[in-house]
Amino acid sequence: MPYSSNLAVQIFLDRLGSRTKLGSEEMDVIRSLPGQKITAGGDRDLVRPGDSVDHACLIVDGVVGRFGQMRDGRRQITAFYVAGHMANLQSVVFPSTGASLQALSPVTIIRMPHKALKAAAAKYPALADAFWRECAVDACVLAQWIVNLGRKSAVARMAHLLAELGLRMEEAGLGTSHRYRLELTQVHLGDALGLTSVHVNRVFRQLREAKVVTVSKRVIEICDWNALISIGEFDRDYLHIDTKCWDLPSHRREENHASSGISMQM
Amino acid sequence: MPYSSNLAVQIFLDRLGSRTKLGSEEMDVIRSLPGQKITAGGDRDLVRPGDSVDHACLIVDGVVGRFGQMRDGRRQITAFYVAGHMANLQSVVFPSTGASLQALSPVTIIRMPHKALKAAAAKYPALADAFWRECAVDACVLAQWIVNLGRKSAVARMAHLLAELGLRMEEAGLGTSHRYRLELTQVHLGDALGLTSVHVNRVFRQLREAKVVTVSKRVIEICDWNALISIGEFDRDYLHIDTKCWDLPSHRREENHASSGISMQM
DNA sequence: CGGAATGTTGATCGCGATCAACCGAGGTGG
DNA sequence: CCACCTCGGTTGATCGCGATCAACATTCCG
Repeated sequence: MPYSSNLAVQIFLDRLGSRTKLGSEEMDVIRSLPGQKITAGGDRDLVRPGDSVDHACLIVDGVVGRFGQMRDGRRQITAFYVAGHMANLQSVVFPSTGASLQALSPVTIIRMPHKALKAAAAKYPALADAFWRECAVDACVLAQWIVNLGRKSAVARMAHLLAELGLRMEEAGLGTSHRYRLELTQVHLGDALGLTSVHVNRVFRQLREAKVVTVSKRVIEICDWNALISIGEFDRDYLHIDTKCWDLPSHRREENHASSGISMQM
Repeated sequence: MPYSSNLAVQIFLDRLGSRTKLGSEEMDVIRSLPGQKITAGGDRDLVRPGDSVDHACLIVDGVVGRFGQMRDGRRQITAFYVAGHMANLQSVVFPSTGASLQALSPVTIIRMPHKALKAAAAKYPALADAFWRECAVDACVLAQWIVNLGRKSAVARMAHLLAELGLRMEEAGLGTSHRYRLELTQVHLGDALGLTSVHVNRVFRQLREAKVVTVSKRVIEICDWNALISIGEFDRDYLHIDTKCWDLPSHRREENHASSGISMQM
């Protein structure tokens, strides 16, 4: 497999390994997973709503969005995926997941057969754990998105998104959290933030005038990170970057519960 | 374990078994999982933000909410759990998940140690599959919630929620999808819908005047189900009730992709 | 060079927030 | 038993954020 693909696999492996203790044998299994490399132009469907798939998509380059769609054609992006992310790992256990995927910029992806991923998970329990855990992190991000959409103003949502994307781009080796190139239009951002593209534009203006963020030619530059995370009420914990899931001390809280009006019986 | 607990475990088992092929041995393992029964009053924290837990919560009775919280104290409910749901199954692989859980009505739950669930998953791959799949369904619901919050009007959101809760209550054996008792206040509903309780009230009025739904003393009665799902753009597929995940024909779509501008290479 | 996609700005509108008052049911204590 | 209080629900008046409509600028690309 060519260099860029190896890199994407390595980032994916790093993500898995940062949370789950993997042996060198297990890492080799991931590295030698079979896959078919595919390129697609922007705004091209990768998985259509209702499709049943037999492969998961590892992003090598570009941005992929997970969509929900309304009758009238309006869309809501529910997740962004960049290099090193497995966009629909959950499809391994759920081929008919309603989610649809679309390339938001020209993308390169590797389609990895469920069969191979399942076999890997079956043979190595640590990998099964890692995959499950990866899906759990995805769910955490979705839950945070719900909080943003339900309770935050337009600027706060934007600030939160820019901070999140910064950390993810950095993780993917595509810049730093303070400065990265984002191959998305304002329409795309609006679809993610639940806003119109017009308002996205006005929010950018606000952030620019507050000297928090500057944007030019798709390059996001965050001038005042502290202001950004304050505006967006951003707390990076939910991304679980480098949250180790082994050798954790188990925090028992029975005493607390007992003292807070919860009664127990066997 | 007393009858009500057995019932909840059975509903949980049905949920697992409806999607994953389980042998009788595996079912017995689930049925004999250890657990500590707990009751708690309404508006009582079960898992506080930042807590690290060593058990998952199976709901026996009442309604539990998963929360996100803002600095100023405003909250967003990201998920509802009723009888037969494992509220934080993902905590088995992710003890420090940022999610917090709260009893929204007086509840009874069973706390099942991660240790036992992990052991079951390790010994029976079908159970590992089933657990992972359960989390994937949860994520589907979260994604749908994002679409609702991002793109739908207040009435549409409410209609969608009432339809979803109807199906879930029916699944839990707590009424029918058209008529069920919902132990939530309008404040709770507002926290879930991203609305104020005042507006929740007005939305109920709208739905009542349109002769779609009537509410009295916490009992929801849906007079016109078709109108409800039309208003809410509700499509039950995303709940994956009875979506079998075995013996599925694999739908290959290479031809489609090739004809839609996606190029492949090995 | 010409046309389409994307970004920018202004004017106006409407949904849902906010503030405020009041009602009714339960629960509690005198 | 009733006075009082609290919590949840109901309704009205007003406000403001972000949608919508419209026009134009700019960039990208064939």
